[in-house]
Amino acid sequence: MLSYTEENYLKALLKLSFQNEDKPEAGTNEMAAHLGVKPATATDMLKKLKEKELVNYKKYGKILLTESGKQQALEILRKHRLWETFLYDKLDFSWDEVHEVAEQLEHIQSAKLVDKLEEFLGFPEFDPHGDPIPKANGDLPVLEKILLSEVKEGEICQVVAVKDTSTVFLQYLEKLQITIGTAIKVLERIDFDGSMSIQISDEEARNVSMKFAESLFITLHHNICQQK
Amino acid sequence: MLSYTEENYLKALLKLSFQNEDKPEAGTNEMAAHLGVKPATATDMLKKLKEKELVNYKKYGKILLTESGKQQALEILRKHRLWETFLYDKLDFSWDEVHEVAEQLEHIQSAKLVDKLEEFLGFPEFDPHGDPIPKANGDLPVLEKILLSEVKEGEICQVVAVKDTSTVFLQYLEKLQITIGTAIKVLERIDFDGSMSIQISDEEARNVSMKFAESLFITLHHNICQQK
DNA sequence: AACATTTGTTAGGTAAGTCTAACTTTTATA
DNA sequence: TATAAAAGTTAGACTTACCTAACAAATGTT
Ligand SMILES: [Mn+2]
Ligand SMILES: [Mn+2]
Ligand SMILES: [Mn+2]
Ligand SMILES: [Mn+2]
Repeated sequence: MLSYTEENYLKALLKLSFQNEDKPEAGTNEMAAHLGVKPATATDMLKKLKEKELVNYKKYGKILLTESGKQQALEILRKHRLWETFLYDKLDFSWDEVHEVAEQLEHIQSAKLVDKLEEFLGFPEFDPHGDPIPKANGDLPVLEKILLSEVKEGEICQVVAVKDTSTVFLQYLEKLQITIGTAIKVLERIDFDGSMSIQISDEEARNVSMKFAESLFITLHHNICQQK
Repeated sequence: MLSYTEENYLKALLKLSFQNEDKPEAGTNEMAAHLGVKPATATDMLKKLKEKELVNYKKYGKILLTESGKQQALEILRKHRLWETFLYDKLDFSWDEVHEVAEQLEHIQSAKLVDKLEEFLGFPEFDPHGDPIPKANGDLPVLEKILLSEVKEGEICQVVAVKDTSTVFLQYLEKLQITIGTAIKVLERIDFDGSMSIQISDEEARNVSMKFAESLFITLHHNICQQK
């Protein structure tokens, strides 16, 4: 049985491995930063996780999840995203409130609870942020998504996920009335600074920065599973 | 903010204070036994809780919750019983499975979560064991209940709660098909050993021991809030 | 190749929560 | 009331997860 803290390290490593798409590995400092601890602390924990054969790691080398570590990390991510869906769908939490509470709920130990919760929610495939919810066997539903910044002029797309999950960004989205499923039409791309003029739903045109366009995942196919 | 462990000590003290009805106080050994730790450990924690003014305690003396400690303990009990109700009502957990998971869920920190959960469950007053769920302000719903052993011959009563919450007892109840709300008629009381002959719902007569009759709370009025 | 910067490790220390073993105080009983 | 038993405390030690400060290895830059 893993401790609360060990679980957080595994989940951090899984998330970093998603980010560094090419090579699913991470460094000590990167891990530490992600978890809000000092590098020395991460080194200690990594040695412990290596002992338990949850990560592959040697001194001064890169860190990689073992198969066992990956499965456990996926299970935690599964719980996190199911709980986020519960809070959003059933308890009327808003988009930017669910994460903090799910960070706690993801550590509840009960296989039955997770499976019953999934059933109660109707076997959702994506969480309120549009991220895929791992299945009980570890499979990840996939959704073809690209960044808003990659969309050509004149095309219409639909928001499926956020790349940046910071509260400031989520609140900015709320202000813009952008949520999972919102339709966006790219009116004009400004080469000068990477910004673009977009139309949100049926509202008036609006300019967004390159940073913004690179923080939002969309799909060109209108086939996503609406969250609400 | 209290730690997971501190919360468990406060809740234990509240439970013991319910048990020792006359004087709502407890001893160090009693606390330790209830929490599954050694008395020395309890002494340490009690000193810490005293520092935080959550308990009244002095060396070799009895332990009592302060008003602040009691409020916090009630809040934890509230969460525990709401979660038990959620697991039972919404996720089809059985009577004897809910407690273990609620022990973990009761420590989730989010005022909004508790209140939304209560609303989602329809403001239940009693948990699946028939125990009252503290309101947000700390008030406890009351239900006039007596032990099955106190019921006179010929009277019909209705199960409202269990005094013994051990798994063996709960499973025995399940076998007898006794649940919250089950009607029981006392057919005969045997003075010799305190056992009694009872009729459960509309089934055939059955003998139960004094120990059994003293472990089950019932109400003579048929006005309880059915759990399911 | 030499040096500077970044990255990662080690050593030593702290706080929370637990333990055992030895001790003290209170309570019960002969 | 003297003594035995029960209840409670203290001292010292362990584990987990964290820190700072000093050090070592790897990497990047002239
Ligand atoms: Mn999240
Ligand atoms: Mn999410
Ligand atoms: Mn319970
Ligand atoms: Mn209960």
